[in-house]
Amino acid sequence: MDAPRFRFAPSPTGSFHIGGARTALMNWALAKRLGGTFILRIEDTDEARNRPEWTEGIIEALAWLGISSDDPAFEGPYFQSQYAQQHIDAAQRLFETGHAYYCDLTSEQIQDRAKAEGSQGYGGWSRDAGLGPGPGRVLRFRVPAGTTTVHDAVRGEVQFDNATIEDFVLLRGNGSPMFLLANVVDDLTMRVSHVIRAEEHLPNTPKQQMIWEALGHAAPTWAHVPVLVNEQRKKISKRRDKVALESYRDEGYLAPAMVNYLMTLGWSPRGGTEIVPWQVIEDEFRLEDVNHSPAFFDLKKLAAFNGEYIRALSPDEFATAAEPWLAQWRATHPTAVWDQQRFVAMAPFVQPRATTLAEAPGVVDFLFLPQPEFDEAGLAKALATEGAAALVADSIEAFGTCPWQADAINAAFTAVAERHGLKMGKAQAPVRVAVTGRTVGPPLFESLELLGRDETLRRLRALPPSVHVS
RNA sequence: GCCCCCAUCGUCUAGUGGCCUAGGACACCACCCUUUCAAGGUGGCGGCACGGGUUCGAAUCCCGUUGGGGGUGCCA
Repeated sequence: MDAPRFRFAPSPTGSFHIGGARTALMNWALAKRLGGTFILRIEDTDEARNRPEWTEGIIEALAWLGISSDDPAFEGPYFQSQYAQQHIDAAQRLFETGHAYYCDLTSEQIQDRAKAEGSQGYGGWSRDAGLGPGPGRVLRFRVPAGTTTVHDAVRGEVQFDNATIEDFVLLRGNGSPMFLLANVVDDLTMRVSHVIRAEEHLPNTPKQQMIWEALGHAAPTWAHVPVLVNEQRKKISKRRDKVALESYRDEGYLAPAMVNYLMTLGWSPRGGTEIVPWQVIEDEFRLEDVNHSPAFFDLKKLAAFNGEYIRALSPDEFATAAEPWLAQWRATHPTAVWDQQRFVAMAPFVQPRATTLAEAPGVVDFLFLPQPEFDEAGLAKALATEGAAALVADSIEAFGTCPWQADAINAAFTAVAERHGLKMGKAQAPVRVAVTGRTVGPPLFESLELLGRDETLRRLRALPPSVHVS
């Protein structure tokens, strides 16, 4: 048995579909585990050919998912358009062997005729006309009588009555090959052994299989995995849903989290947990274990996965992963003074509070800004509390002398709170707003330690005059 | 219209005739922890679409119904 050859054949559209990402991942997992090959074939159109960046985008997206073109298991990219002549040659062979015939009926004529017969679609009217090639004539496949059985690795045997399949077009009136034909011919010339794709392609599988057989080859192993759907249970589409993998990447979802989540849609690893490293997926993924029903792409669950992956990062890894968003934040906050060490020190407190990397800067911005960005409503509320001004004043005094270390600051402030007869939760509110600008955020005393005594005092002192304390 | 696929908690799934008074995860709720918010811990809510078979026994097999989805181009 030769090593299996899997093919992933996206058509470039300017963005990479998450559904495509999932099938790519499945192909990749199998290719890696079985020592086979992952073939990237770009189903390029005229438009795509003029936009090489679209193809680059696909390769980038795959690389982000961990499907690297540098990996020995990776082959391609190939471009369908380069094989046009072979598609035409194959069509010619099909014609010569009687598997296909020319038809000179126009779409309108076909419609009229079907209407007259009270039927639908093309009725094979030119089958025995004995026509040769000519301008305006299409080449149609002569669908044989009988049934076509598709052996699907996910669904088992699926039978199609050939009588329900009309003689479909192989070559257009202008001689150019149809996608269906091109696809089969490419799979054949690339010696593809497994075709794993979304379920929406199942209905045209018998057509492809018939072409394989007419060309003298046994069909590959088919596998149709369930589609991804939205809340309305409709196939997720570019029009209605957020399907671009890039948008998730840009929002700060980690690639391993995305990969892991995508793979749990329609499949699950053995053992108790579904959060598993890629290696486990590669070792355990089996087509036979894939579910048959559509899966809802649940953003909330994706977020939960992402949170887990973020928390699992070391502080340094987190800082590195978040860097693009931190850089962006710096660019939009020119007055900020960045301190990488301070950010890394803060990381353990921001990681449990961020579901995406994009949220990271917002949690710690006060550490780097010359002035915190105040949440006005929260500020007003915290300071409106009975005795807030006095508490802040006492805090300033206590913070001026206590050792500048989280525990000590905590102790000092606890004493102040007690003197005011306040619980920690209440007491810290004015200080938190004064220093961080918000009523919620990372642990206060650790934040103060990192901010520094001078800056903490400065912000506390700056507070009363700048606000109207009632 | 015709063809095809699908059907376990709200969602993603485990389950391949007895281990199922159906397990886990996300979400939700409660409690605990706690300097806020998170995170974490504990617990709770909640499901085999329906009807017939087959069988000693069915979430698991068969048939039907209903309900969803997909396909059906001289698109890719």
